[in-house]
This record gives sequence, structure tokens and C-alpha cells, in this order.
Amino acid sequence: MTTDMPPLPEFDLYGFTPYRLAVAAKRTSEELARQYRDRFGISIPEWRVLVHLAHSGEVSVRDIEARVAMEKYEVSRAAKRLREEGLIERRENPADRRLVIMSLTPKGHAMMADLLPMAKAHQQDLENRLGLAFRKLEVGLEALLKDQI
Amino acid sequence: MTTDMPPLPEFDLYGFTPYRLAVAAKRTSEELARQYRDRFGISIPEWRVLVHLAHSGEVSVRDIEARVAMEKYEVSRAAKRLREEGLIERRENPADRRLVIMSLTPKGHAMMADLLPMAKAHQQDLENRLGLAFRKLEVGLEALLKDQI
DNA sequence: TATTGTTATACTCTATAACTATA
DNA sequence: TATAGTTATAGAGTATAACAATA
Repeated sequence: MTTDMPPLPEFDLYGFTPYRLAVAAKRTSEELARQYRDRFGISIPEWRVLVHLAHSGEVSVRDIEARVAMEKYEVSRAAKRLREEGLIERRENPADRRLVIMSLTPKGHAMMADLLPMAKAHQQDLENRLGLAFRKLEVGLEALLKDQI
Repeated sequence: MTTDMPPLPEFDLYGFTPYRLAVAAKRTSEELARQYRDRFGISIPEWRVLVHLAHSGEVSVRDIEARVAMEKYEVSRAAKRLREEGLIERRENPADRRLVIMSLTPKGHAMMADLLPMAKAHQQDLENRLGLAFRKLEVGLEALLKDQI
């Protein structure tokens, strides 16, 4: 029903940055999540933990929580599943027995040896497809993430 | 446990574009979702439907589904809640009685008259905070969204 | 037979906070 | 008393598909 109220201001949802970011992130993540799940049987939280372990060697839950945009409970649950799959192992930190030390098992190491080159190829493919726009996207995201917006 | 396997390739999660997009979108959406909820009592799906109605006047579920990155059931559920709040109304399309015609009520119109300027101000604030990086982000997102990556 | 829209259902993700163990 | 980590639980969000009404 058309009202006789004053017209609303113009607003372009497609030009609204939070909307664009949400759509872009959803598409990108879904594509990747499908690959991780189908090929390796892991979720995105599990992938983040594995990457951090591949990079940092031996870390605690707290280390990951602080660096990988995950809550403590998420890290803990992801780690539990990864242990059940035999991809990571855990032992006590003798210096502070509240802390755990997590690391890749040989099986986890082998999987990451397959997985990481694929992720690098995916990133490279993205860069190729976006061409010059890729560097601009990076600069924009850098500013957004740095300013805690 | 350090293994004697060949070292894994370097991989920087913080430089991985899907990760950065996910973190950026999450932060941006959460901030906004809180504002919509606290000030207007609506969710993001409801907000998307309202914006589309404010812009397009009278539309069907199908119209919104096609244009606002939402599934049919999401639109339908959001519309139901908005009707219950008295923000939108609905009637049958006489030309095709399977279609509904949704439009803002005066109450919904009044709310959007408050809400849209706030969204515009938020967008403007984002642009100001990002400065030169804003246009680069836009170019990057444009390329990403256009190429269906 | 196909399309629009709604809804039941199940599933997953996310968040809170209670809990154990240790410092 | 504070911190690390785990887990129970609840809530929100998401997806599938079955359904009624209409074309």
C-alpha cells in the first residue's frame, strides 16, 4: 500500500559495505569449507587449529585462542575432534600443568603436507582471478582489520 | 613432539584472504547486528527485507530472494516476524494468487525513516575511517562479487 | 507438472557459564 | 583468588524437504 508519507532516503543495499563483506565472506568460506570437508573431513575451526600447529609447532589452547580469532571453547572442541582423528596429540606442560602442549602427529603432519599446498594454490588462484583488484582488496582489508572496525 | 619428517611449506593464515574476509565480515556484522537489535529489535534478515521494501515498494518473496542473498525460507520467516511486529503488511496479487505483495506499513515506514539515515551514517563513518583504503576495498569486493568467486 | 510461499524438522554453529585442576 | 582447559546446556542460525495453493 503506497502511503502518503514523505519519501524515504535512497539507500543502496548492494553498495553497503557490511552487506558486501558478508556476502563475499559467505561465498568464499562455503566453497572452501566444502573442499576441506570432502577431501579431508575437517571443519573450518579444525583447519585453523591445524594451520596454527603446522606453523608454530607446539602450542597451548590459549596460544591459538589469542591468535586465530577463535574462542577458547571452539579451540578446545576442535582439538578434541582432531585428537579423536589421530591428527594431533597432546601432553602436559611440565612447567605449568594447567597448560597443554599440542602438536601434529605424523598422520596430521602428512595431511598438512597435502593440505597446505592446496590452500596456497587456492590463494594463488584467487590472486590471479582478481588481478589488479587483489592488491586493492588486501589494502582495504588490512585497514579494516587493523582499525578494529 | 618434533618429528623428523620433511618440513611443511610456510603458510601464513593471517595473509589468507578467505580468513581475512571471514574475520572482517564477522566483526562488521556483529557490531551492526547489535545496533539493529538494541535500537529497533530486528535481526539482519529482517533488516535486509525492510531495506528492500523501502527501496522497491511492493515486492514478493521471490523478488527479495533473488536480490538480497537470502533463501526463500529465510525471507518467509523474516516477513512473518515483521508482520507480527506490524512493520509490513501483505496482500494477494490478483493477477497471480500464488504471489504475495509485501509493503511497509506506516509504522514500518516510520521506522525506516529513522533507520536508513543511521545506516547511511554508519557507511559514511566507515568510509571516513578507512580513508584512501576504502575505495580500494570497494574495488576488491566488486571484483570478488562480480566473478562469483 | 511447475511455481510460490509456508512450515516441520533436523542439524550445526555459537555463546554462556559451570566445573575441574592447577597455580 | 586467578588462570587453563573442558564440557553441559541452551539458543540462534541454517538447510532440507514436505506441503497446500495456484498456475
